[in-house]
Amino acid sequence: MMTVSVREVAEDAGVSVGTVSNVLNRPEKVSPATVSRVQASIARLGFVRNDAARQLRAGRSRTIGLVVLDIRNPFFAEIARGAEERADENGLSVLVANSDEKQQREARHLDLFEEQRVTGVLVTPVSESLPRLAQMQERGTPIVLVDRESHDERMASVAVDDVEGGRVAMEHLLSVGRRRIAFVGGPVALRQVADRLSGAQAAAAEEGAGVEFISTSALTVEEGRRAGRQILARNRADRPDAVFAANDLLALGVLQSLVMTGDARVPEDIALIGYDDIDFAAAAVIPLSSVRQPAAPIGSTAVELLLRSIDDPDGDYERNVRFRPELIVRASTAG
Amino acid sequence: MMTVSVREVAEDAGVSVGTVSNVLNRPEKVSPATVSRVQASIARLGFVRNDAARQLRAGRSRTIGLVVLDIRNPFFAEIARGAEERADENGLSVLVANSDEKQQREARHLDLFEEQRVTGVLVTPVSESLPRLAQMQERGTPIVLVDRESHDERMASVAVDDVEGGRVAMEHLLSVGRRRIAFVGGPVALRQVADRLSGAQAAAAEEGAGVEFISTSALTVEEGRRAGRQILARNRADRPDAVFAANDLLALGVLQSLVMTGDARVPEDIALIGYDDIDFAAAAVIPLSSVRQPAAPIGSTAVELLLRSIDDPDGDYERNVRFRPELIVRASTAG
DNA sequence: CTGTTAGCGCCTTCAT
DNA sequence: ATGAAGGCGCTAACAG
Repeated sequence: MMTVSVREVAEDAGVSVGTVSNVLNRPEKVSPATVSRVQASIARLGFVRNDAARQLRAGRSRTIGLVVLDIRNPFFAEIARGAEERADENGLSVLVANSDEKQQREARHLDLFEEQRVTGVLVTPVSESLPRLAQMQERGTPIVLVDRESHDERMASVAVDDVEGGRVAMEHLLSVGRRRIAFVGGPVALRQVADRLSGAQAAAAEEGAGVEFISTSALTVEEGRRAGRQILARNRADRPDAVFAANDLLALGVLQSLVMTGDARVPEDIALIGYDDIDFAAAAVIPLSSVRQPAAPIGSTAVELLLRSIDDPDGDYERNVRFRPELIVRASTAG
Repeated sequence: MMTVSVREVAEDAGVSVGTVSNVLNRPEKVSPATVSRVQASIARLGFVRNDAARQLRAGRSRTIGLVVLDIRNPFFAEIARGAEERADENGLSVLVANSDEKQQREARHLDLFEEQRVTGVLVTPVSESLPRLAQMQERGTPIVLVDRESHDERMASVAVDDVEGGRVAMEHLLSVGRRRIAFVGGPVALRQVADRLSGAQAAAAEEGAGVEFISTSALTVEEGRRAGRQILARNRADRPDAVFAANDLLALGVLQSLVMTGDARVPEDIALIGYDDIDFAAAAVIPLSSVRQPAAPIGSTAVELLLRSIDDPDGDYERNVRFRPELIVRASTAG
């Protein structure tokens, strides 16, 4: 495989490399006849611009890196969609990398994006990678935290108040008469999990109720099933009468366990609420109550903030956008 | 923001750039004392290797590009997971780009990956982009088709026989006594859709049954809901007694329409089967029958083939891997 | 073991 | 409107 460069194209077309470059980037500066001759050569030789070389000169790529916690979570897929939409309008491409909730993978991907000198990085960090991210930003790669508040005016973020969301979910469970409530989630190192839990605890405390913590190792359907089985393994009397799952994947897993065995009815024996309100929540065996986060807007807003932080680094605008969570009540907590 | 290069690091550490490069790439060739001195400088200055420059020399990046039809489809998310897993073992990163079933977006992403000189591209093409892909491959970017057969010994592919899958689904519907069967899917330009439909039609023909084609503009839950509403808008007598949806997202959408209105029972009035067997299929209101494709293995096998095609371009191994679809029967078609 | 140097392919002045 | 030349940051080959 021959690697065709601008030189070959120039030779083939009988012009100089400068002219080829102009045809590529500013065709209006070149006579039409020359343009078409060069384009013909490009096509004939199958020339493909080398982005590395281009970037090396330009300094930055036309790419936005998005690092998500779990690519299989529809919530993040939807964020990606929102981000793409907005990036596309600006001629930027979004490349998605999956940390799979693993610190090490996240680090690798961040390194990669930084080394690639991407236009910017949108990231839902696994845990306390904030210092590392702050560093990246200082070195020139703008960062926007996604689904995570920054608490630092200098780092942009798009978040939903998870403490509030946890509170809302818990208040709802209390309002339908539940008192022995379990929170299923983890790892708590994930800020989302910690915040939702603490919101829930605060709300429970106000009613004199407690919250049992059932820990999971990841926010997946599989782990939800495990938690469900764990609950079913107990005596009926020891089971919670409601479960608040840290996200919908967990909730759907729990639901599958409970319903499949038929040993506990939802919501009669155990009410269940999730978080995120992914599309599949509404379509579940027992339609799932949830706390909705506006995923697509979160993604597009993140890109928006990124672009602003580049075009107008010192502008006076809100860098920490916060959406409000919204309670969605369905059959899994009805009655 | 100062862009720190190897030169600065070299100066700071009092060594030459060659030594810095060696510390970076072959530390064993450098004395321990020098290594740690250089590393200290790297840390102090916040040096980040410029991947563009590195690639410019190396020729290729350590990245695999994955272009999926729909990032919100858990089937593709799972493929991405499988691919990552395998890539990770080889020190490669998978970057996911979403074509959203749009020809133009796909083209943009393919261009980007080619310009970036990625190690290779895994792609589920929107439609007949095969010539374009063949070209890419000839120019030196290895391609592996995903969820799509190549029919060309020179281009690798990992696919599941969709004609067979369509047949299997249809035979199942026939076997539970259905005769007025509708296929919900589209656009037919998607090979997956066309193949599943033709398999279904063939199986139906053998039983003297026909297949009504209800077309959708995309393989999404939303479009499925639309198709469901369309079915409900008819007189009961004109409705099909079974629906085969081209994928699970559509099927879940159809299911939501049917169940939410309560105007048609599943499976009594209308049996329903989907395709892919995503995790959420089993958790649906009425657990969804489906045709399973082994998503994660498809992804990891694709990476596997890619690596082989690079390490052993002329080796004698099967470049067109084909998995078998597997019928999964659940309540949505039971009885 | 360390230093020097020649490009990788492109873009962008600066001349012509 | 076109051409010539320097350099982006890095690595590998070669010298020392």
